[in-house]
Amino acid sequence: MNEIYQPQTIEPKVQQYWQDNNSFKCDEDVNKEKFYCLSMFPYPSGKLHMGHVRNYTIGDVISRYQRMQGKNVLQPMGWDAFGLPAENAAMKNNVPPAKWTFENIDYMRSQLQRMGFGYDWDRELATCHPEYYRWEQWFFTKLMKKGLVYKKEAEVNWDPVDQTVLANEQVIDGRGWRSGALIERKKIPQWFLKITDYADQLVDDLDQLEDWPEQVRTQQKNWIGRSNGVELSFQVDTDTELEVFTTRPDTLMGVTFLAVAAQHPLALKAAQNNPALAHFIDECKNIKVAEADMATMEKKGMSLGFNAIHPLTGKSVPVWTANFVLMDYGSGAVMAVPGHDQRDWEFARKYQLDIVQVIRPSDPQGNADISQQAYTDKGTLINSGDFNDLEFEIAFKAIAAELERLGKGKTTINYRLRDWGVSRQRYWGAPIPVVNCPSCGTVAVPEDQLPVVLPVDVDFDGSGSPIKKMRSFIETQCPNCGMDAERETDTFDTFMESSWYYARYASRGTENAMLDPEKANYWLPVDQYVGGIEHAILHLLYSRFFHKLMRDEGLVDTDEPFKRLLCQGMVLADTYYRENQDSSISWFAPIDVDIETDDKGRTVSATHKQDGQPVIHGGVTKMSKSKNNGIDPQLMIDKYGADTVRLFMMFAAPPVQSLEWSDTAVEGAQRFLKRLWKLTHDHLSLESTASLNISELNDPQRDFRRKVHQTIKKVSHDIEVRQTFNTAIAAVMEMTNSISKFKDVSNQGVAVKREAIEACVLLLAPITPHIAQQLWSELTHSSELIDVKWPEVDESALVQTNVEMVISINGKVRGKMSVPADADDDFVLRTALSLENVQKFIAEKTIYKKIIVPNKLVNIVVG
RNA sequence: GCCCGAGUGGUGGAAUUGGUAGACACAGGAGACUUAAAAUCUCCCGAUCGUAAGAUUGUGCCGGUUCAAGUCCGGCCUCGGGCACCA
Repeated sequence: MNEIYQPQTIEPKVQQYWQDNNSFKCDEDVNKEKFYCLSMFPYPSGKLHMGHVRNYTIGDVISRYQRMQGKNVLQPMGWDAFGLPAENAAMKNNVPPAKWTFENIDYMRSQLQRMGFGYDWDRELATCHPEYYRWEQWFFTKLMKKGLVYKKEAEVNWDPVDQTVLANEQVIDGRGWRSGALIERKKIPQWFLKITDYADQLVDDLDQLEDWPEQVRTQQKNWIGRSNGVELSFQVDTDTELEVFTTRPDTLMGVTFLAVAAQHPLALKAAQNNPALAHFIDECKNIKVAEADMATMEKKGMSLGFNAIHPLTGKSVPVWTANFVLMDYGSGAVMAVPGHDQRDWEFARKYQLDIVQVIRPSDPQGNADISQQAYTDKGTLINSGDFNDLEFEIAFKAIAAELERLGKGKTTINYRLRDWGVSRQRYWGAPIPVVNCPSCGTVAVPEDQLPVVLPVDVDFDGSGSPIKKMRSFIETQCPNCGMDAERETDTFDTFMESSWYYARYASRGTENAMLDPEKANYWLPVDQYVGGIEHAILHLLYSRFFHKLMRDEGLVDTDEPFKRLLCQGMVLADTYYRENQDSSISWFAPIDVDIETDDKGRTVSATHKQDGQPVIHGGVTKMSKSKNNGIDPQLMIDKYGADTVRLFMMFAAPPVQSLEWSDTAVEGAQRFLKRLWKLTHDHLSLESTASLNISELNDPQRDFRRKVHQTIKKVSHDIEVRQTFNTAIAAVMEMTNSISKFKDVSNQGVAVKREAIEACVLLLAPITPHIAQQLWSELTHSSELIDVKWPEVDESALVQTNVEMVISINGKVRGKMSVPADADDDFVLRTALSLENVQKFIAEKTIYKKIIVPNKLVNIVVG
């Protein structure tokens, strides 16, 4: 055995072995328990970033651990290959998106292999391949037939100069990123999937997802936002009614005005002979279609100049238009109760509209002064005629019943969730498989004409999607009547591809169908899904929706796609910058910065390596291009090897928390691996062959062995149950520290030490598989570690005859003692009270209470 | 603005069910080895007081519950993620 740990020699050798032996290829095997471990597939942006490395290390650790538990493990990998960055790269570097994407995939695949991730590469897929997206197109046409797809007008960010639709991220301070023109909201026809038809299931089935983080379930629930309320109408004139929805019908008597969206037909009609109103409506167009922008803008409105009739009182209430009312939500109109809604209150104050109190606190001591702010709590009705003195629940029902009796409203369930708009006016995506025929209207492309292939040989000039001008793509015949017709040139939202890829992986080699249900149902659901918390809502909700759609199509037989979910935190790094003379900021890569520290290790100054001039430390933030603080994983692999990078990533923080990159901590991880290597080397040089005989062990040997089995127990629990890989590694480090200190070279001493070292290697195998493989073959002369059984806890080794207990007085620790594990309370108390330091604190005081927590602690309360 | 999280030594973090705050590391300090450096090994390492034993204090801030609170409850502050066309 080589005395020096050389990752750059070991790792490629071990990886080559895995590749030559197809070690991670797997097949359906009904005789074995399956485990499907999936990490969110990457967008092929060019090269791996640290977020990928963290994500995939977590997935690989779980996969390898489960394999050592004897399970049939599937761990696939692929590429979320459609998306905006490919188009941006095309414009910037004048390279076709397809070429750019495939080159990136090739490079990133080699990086993943160099990290030693155990993927079944036979199942690799890229979503930009027609063989993949044809099934998405096929599925879409199925959904069309089922009536789950519809077309309607929806607003987009429109760049009037470039004459193109912009993504939210392409709008900066209200202007197009390339043209600098003020963007406008514009309505265009778009395709929608009826996710709201599944809203109830998507909420209710969250209860099945016990192994999902609570916060993700809560976020999804809030996102769907199911609420009970009342839909009611206000008469505007003889043939016009204004529909609104409210969750607070109890406040109906407090309505002092109505507000409609700027794009609402009533507002547009009123604007026809009101230039000021027309101008206001026009102004409302100049805002991004992002909810955050809508919510933080200044709330403005204008009277439409007419009134509506309150359905119960018959009184007139003015109708306004307001920029915060969204046309896409519900009916595009709201009833305003300024007394009991803060936004309405502020609006009423601003425009001198009436504020009426109709709710008082149910507790007579309570205070509700609506002169300073709205009173938004539920309470008891006042100023509400027949409904006075009713509590919320009763008032809700009574008012709803009265509205129903009058034919003016009904109780209903409303959702915050909106239908999923899947049209994108972009090139690099899957074409929407629809033909527009002058006589038949929109017609789905029939199965035998799929896929509608996206032309890859395109002229990309940046002014919108090239296929929108490509006659050869657009011109076609109607599948229905054979007349000349035009293809849809919009493509799918890329969330469509990522909503079912997990199922496609599980159906290897299926060429004539979306899925082979027999194969897919063997593997599904995914047992462990790992990915970034930024996907907590959209991707995970759409995937859950798609799974239910596939279930209802008979393709899968489960309700949910992902049994257990782990959301990993972000990877952060230091940032360094300088302010330029024109007050712009230049960011410097951490790798180009030298740090100086004081004698306590605090950073006192940082200078740029090239020019030696100072730079300012800008704190620790998410690794990003804009702050230039990304650390290239490739450099780290080249310098330290994959095992060190993997170990550092898993040790520096628990997976769900953010992780700060630290060069010195990476070196620390490498130091540990070197120590482990040396420990094994030194042990093997003893050349003792004695086998372990547990009954012959002396006390120190038993104590040492207890530590070993405590560690096996803890590491197993930490990896499998808690998924806190950092504490698992800490436990192994503790054990190696114990091994180093254990100098017993007797036969049984060496034997018990050997058991410990082998346990160390096995416990680390999922995290640092290359060094573990090498050490294992040195220790046991057998080659394949990946299928070796995970070590088992010898419960008899854990038995302890004496335990240490803490004695505290009034909650403060005053002493420690060792007592027999089975000692009774009386003995424990007598021993505790006999301690000198304890005596000191209870002298001349009365003992009020004695609390004993078995085998842990004694608390004595004195006064 | 709305929804969801997180705040613990110089730093990353540990404390798993309310029961010893700071495991395991990083950085730093002292020493050993070395011509020297690197590497490696040993010891120290929250703050204040004390030679020490030990005492006091300490988990973002204010208050509460409890024999006992980093952990539970109420109210704040700060930072981060998401907000439907980034993926």
